Amino acid sequence: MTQPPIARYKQVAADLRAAITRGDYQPGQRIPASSELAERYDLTMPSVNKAIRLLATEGLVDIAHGSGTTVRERRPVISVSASYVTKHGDEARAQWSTEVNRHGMAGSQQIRQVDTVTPSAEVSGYLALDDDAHVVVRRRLLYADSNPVQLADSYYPAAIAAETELAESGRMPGGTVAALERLGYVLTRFDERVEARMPTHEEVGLMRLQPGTPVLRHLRVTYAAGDVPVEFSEAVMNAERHALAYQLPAEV
Amino acid sequence: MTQPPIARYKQVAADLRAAITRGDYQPGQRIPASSELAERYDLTMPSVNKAIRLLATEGLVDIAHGSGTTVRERRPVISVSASYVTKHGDEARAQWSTEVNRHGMAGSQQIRQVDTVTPSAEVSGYLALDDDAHVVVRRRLLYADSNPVQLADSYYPAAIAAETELAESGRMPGGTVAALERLGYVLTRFDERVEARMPTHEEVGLMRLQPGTPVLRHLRVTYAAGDVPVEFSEAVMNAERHALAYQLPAEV
DNA sequence: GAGTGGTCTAGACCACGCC
DNA sequence: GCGTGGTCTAGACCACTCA
Repeated sequence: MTQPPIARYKQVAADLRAAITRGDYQPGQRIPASSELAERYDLTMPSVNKAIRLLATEGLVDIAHGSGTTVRERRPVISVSASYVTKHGDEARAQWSTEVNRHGMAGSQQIRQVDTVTPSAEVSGYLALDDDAHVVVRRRLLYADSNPVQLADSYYPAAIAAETELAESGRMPGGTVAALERLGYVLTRFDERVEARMPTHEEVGLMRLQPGTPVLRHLRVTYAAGDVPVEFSEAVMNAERHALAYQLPAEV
Repeated sequence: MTQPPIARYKQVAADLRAAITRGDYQPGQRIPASSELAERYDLTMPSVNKAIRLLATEGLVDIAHGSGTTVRERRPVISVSASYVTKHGDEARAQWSTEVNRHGMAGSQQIRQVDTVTPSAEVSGYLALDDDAHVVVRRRLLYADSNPVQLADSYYPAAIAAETELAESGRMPGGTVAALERLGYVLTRFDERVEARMPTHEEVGLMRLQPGTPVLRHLRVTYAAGDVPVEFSEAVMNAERHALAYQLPAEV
């Protein structure tokens, strides 16, 4: 109730945050209208708005223009597992539809781009390419039940993928891992890296991300016999809909 | 330049975002003062402020009250690797100071709590405990060069850890993994899970997180011979300062 | 159409950081 | 002290949603 030390809209935000955390407002339930909150706290609407927007950027509420503001619901999480470590059958490989089916949803994908391009420095570095080398890029948008939830881009050295099915804009039976094996590459190891960040403006649009939703960024370099990098892939996922799972043996 | 269709402050945000992405304003560099932007775009300061706050929640800029607003710099990233998979010597285990040193920083930790408590349902579930079982919890705050960057909480079934060094509030020589082995447990596998989300208000305070900074959440269940869960750990990390690395053999 | 959130102004005053 | 961002009001008008 201090006046200047702490902004009043922050007090309102704190009150609402506590109420939500306490469970006074359940997920999916509406919080009071801004006009009502304005009256209750003796503030003007723009100030109350500020409080509510703050909670939205914290991922606590969803603001829907003409309808009200609701406590954000935890949507089903797709647990993507590094299954290629333990199993090896074709159907055990990390296939999008398989992963999504396991969670009772329908997986689908839209191939956004298949092209031969000059790689960025990052891609070039991960694939250990010469400066003048080109890559085949495959960009996909993955859906769970008609919701776009993941951007998956894969890169292959042109020396490996040009003129192969990897450079064609069709689906890959068995996934790209199978395609690489059909080309005679024996995969030996995967180097993975997981990061998180706020989405770019473009990613917000493509995956229809709400404010206050971060993305998981999953990078992977696939090596074939002789320690040759044959694929670099980057997946950017709606972090509210994804988790990554690893089963690691303690071993040796 | 359309008036009502797109909010003017969003236009300003878009302009600045493009300028930053283009590199017109370099990381660490100041963007024009709100007063100047207000004049340039013929808007009032509160509106310009809204644009700048939007960029802050996107993680693009840092707002410093009395000084200006600067383009956010990428801080050094601590790459935490699941090294226990491939190596096994004591010094190869995932030790905080070792990880941080590798990136040219000094690692330290503050032990926040060591206690025997009734576990949450989540912890109880991961450790496969009975309803009335207790756990020893160890809560730490990890620092990189005096910056608090990670919260690391570990839980052990009281049946395993009570009356042992794990229940004492001192440091563990060789880490808790070594402590478990000293207790006679042979570790067999790790189940890990990686998620990302916006930080709670408490986490913002403890790790001094800027607006627009998500956290990585890393969960791990450690199993000993007989598939007995002996440790559950939860690490919440400043996502701007961390990446998780995995080296996975293709195998079998 | 009633109700909800969104945007904006004009002007005021406050608070922080740095020189 | 100057310049920077922060907060707030009073009032206005707009835009979206749902009945």
